[in-house]
Amino acid sequence: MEDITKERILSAAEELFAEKGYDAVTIREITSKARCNLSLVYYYFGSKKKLYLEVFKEKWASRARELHEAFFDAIEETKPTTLDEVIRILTATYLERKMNAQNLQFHLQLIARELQKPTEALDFVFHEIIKPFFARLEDLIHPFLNPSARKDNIVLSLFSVFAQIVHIINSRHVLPKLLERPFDAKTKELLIQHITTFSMYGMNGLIMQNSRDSFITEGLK
Amino acid sequence: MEDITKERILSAAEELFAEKGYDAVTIREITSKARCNLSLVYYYFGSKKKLYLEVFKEKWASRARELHEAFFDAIEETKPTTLDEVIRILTATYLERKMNAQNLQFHLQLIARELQKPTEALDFVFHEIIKPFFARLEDLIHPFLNPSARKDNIVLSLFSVFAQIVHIINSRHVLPKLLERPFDAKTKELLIQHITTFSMYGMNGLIMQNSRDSFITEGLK
DNA sequence: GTCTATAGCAGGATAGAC
DNA sequence: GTCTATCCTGCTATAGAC
Repeated sequence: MEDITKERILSAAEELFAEKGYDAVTIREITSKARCNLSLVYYYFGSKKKLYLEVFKEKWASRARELHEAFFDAIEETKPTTLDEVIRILTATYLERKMNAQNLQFHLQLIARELQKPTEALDFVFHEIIKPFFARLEDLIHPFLNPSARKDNIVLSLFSVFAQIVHIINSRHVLPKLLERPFDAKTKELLIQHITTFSMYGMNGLIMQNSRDSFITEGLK
Repeated sequence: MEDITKERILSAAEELFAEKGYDAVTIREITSKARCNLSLVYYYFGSKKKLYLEVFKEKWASRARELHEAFFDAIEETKPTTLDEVIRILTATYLERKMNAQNLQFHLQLIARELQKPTEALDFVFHEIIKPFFARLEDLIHPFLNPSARKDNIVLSLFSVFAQIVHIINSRHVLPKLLERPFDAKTKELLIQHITTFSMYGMNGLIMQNSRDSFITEGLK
């Protein structure tokens, strides 16, 4: 073995940190899952904290870039003409899986935990990934909006979309009980459909409201 | 001291578990914050796990009932005639503070963590509190809706509202950076206003839509 | 009910052989 | 690069005095 081991440690760590959180995971657990010796974490990364950070720099960041690529590619390809389509593509990027479904889940779980109780990792991720992505998203969306839309409206609407996406992942154990149906593919399809429709109307309504003479009437009426 | 100590332990535990999660908190930390001896946790609760459970049974459940009371009282008082008003009251119950703002924050943080990685506590909380509350909410909302609204639409719309509420609390450290303004009272007002408006249009649109084409999977055009 | 003292052990980290 | 062996801190938990 050489550097494959390092990769195996990172993958095991990502999964365990995502599922249980930093403190609930032991290095013994990680190396056992990665089928290697405990001390290799220290050889490759120096400490548990540094391994955790590296999960974000190596795994999380690159997955995020993949997702953003996929999103902007889909935009390029479909050349949406209404806000509705943009929101649909955004939601689908995060909930339909071109990417492996489980990896996408870990990805969202990890960031959810960082938001809840930020560490150095969030600092890195926010400046390197999230902030630039939001800037691009704002630029993308702006032309679709009536000029009266304020930056606040855009950012908060995006916030609402991501809130729903993250909450689906976070509450995936309870959701089936609330909906009284299993969390299968069909249910997931329903959830995607719901977020898209709900957010589209929400965003359109919001922006129409703070402008009387809207020309974005496509979504409603 | 007598039973006041027990209460102090519960309060300290609630705050720390909410902020850091079960594994990151030590009993030493809890008892130090509660200004009492470490062994009293074992005297009163038996173990760390049992203390955690008791936080939900004693603190979380009663706070939830308070909130639900406050919500249904406000409904009684204002006698809303449109869906918009109901949603506004729901959002305001969870984000404006009649209740101490910090306690409300702990309340939401605690349940967010339980959703993420459920324990025995969620089982209790779901059956005793959440499920009955959702049932009452559905009954309340149903008359305001167009008869074509399905149970799924209602549950998912409520889900979207709570998603946004919880996400505001969870990402409160990052939100100011995204909005480029401090997380002060004025910003909080803006957030409440946003969730209310966004959700109101989202929910109305959603229900109008499926009254139009009678099944949701058909999508939009 | 509250305290002291301590058992018992898990988990992060390091030294050093191969 | 990978492994064994071990250190040591800090944790949950208990026994027992007051």
